[in-house]
Amino acid sequence: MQPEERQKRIETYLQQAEFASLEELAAHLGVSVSTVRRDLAVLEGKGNIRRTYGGARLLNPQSEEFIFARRDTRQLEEKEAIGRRAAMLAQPGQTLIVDAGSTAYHVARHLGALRPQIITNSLPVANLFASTPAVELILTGGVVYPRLGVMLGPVAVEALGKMHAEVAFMGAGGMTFEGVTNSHALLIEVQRAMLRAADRVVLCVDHTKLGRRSVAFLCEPEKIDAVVTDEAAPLEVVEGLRDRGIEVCLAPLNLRAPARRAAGAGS
Amino acid sequence: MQPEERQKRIETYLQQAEFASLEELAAHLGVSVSTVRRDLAVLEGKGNIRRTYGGARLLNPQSEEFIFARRDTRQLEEKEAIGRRAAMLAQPGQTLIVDAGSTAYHVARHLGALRPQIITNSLPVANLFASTPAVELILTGGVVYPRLGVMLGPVAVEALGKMHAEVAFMGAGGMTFEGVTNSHALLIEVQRAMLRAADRVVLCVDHTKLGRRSVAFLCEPEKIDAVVTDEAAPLEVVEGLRDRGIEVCLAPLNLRAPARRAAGAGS
DNA sequence: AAAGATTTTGAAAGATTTTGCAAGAATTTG
DNA sequence: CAAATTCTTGCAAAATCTTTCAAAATCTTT
Repeated sequence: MQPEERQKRIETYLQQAEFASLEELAAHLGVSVSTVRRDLAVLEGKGNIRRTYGGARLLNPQSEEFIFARRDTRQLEEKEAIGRRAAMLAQPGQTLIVDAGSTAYHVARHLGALRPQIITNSLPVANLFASTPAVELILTGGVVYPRLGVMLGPVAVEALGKMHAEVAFMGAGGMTFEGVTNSHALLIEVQRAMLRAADRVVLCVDHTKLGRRSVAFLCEPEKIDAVVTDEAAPLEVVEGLRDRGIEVCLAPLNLRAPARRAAGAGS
Repeated sequence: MQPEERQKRIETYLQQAEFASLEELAAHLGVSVSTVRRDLAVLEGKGNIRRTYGGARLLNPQSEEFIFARRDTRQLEEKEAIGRRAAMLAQPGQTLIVDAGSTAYHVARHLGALRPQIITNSLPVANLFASTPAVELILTGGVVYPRLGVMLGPVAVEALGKMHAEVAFMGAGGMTFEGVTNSHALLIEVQRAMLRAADRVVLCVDHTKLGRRSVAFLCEPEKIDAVVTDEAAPLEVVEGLRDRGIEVCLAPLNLRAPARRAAGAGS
């Protein structure tokens, strides 16, 4: 095998494994440890990889995407269903705000076909559309909160202050009859700006968030125009919200086999 | 079979395989290894293919996210070297602006160790640091230009107007003694905002940009504090810039030794 | 169409690079 | 501090590259 091909394969392997020992790589590639050592020296020189004692590590892990995109599989099916349902509330060609957070991300995944204009403070959502010319993508800017890829702070707030959208798809840490709450004050600031910028606010929360309260207060329930949640939502909450004039959509959960596939090892 | 047909077939084959050994190609085409070698030399000269030890590799892998990451493989080594050199002009912990574009991207790749605060309008740069808590990342926001992942427009300009940085690492489409130029008016607006926001401006351009002019005028050469380019830069340009008080850094190209060729081997 | 000139092809010899191994230096761990 | 592991360096063998040359193929000229 050729040196460059081998090096490429090492990179590919590391993108899956994050760490790898020398012997692991040598066995995977069918060459000696010395050769792997030399290849790693080259790759480190190019800056993609960091050698560690006994192995190597990926330096700019492209695969270690944002936390929720990979790791936060909690209520994944619910969020997927909610995303699909919520996207139906938007019309083709509209200007839409998409909040940061995993639930709103799943909404975004279903918006592409509408050829919308999308305003977001979420880096994962941005990456979703960055290569899609059919979607006009506008970012709020701001300080990026490391692992979540959320843009926060005054830059984001001021940018949203000058924008206007027809619908905002928002997430939250919790919702009760007393109000909508979230986990961080900086998030709240940006979300308030989103509320002001949008004609219509759609809150997307899975059923575990209903009846729960998070640390920081965002707004009264009346500020929300529609709530999209999943079928497992407690009935009294759903009816209570409807009594307050809030439209509630229950996303159907098709309870088929969970189809959780095991992580495939390298070939 | 005709030579050109053979070469075309080699390209086709490589587009499927990405890598191929000499013997693999020789067998596939039904010719000797020597002939394949010669064909690869021609194809490499045309710039579509890269010869490796034992075979050849496709130069434009289609797996990359943003366009510059694949299109600009031509001056890739230069840009890599420039990036490494330019990063030395920053001090640990400083606030740095990183422009969009491939050259500035390569600078960014070398900035992580400085634990800097990074301001950028480039989505690829943002992704580079989004998962790195050691780097404080600030995005300008703005309309995202589809394939390049650049944030543009008034949102970006206004955000930069309220920021301040110690060093700005900028790219450009061309630079002459008359001024720095770039390819698009919207880019220029944002770059002007960067110039205003930074104490010190470092222009990172490979040697093909020196002496070339692009469509839109950005600024006079005097606005630039330092130029980082590669060793292949024309001497008279380098000296002309230095005469104007601009610091010029030449990044060393550690290309493989040109393998002292006897006369007559030119292609 | 035939003879000569030019180009292309395939193969071999020498130079260069890469690979795997081993010994000594450096680092980590208990 | 000592043992174990890992890293670096130097070297010979193997593989690959470049150069060179003669035969085959193609083109040009008459």
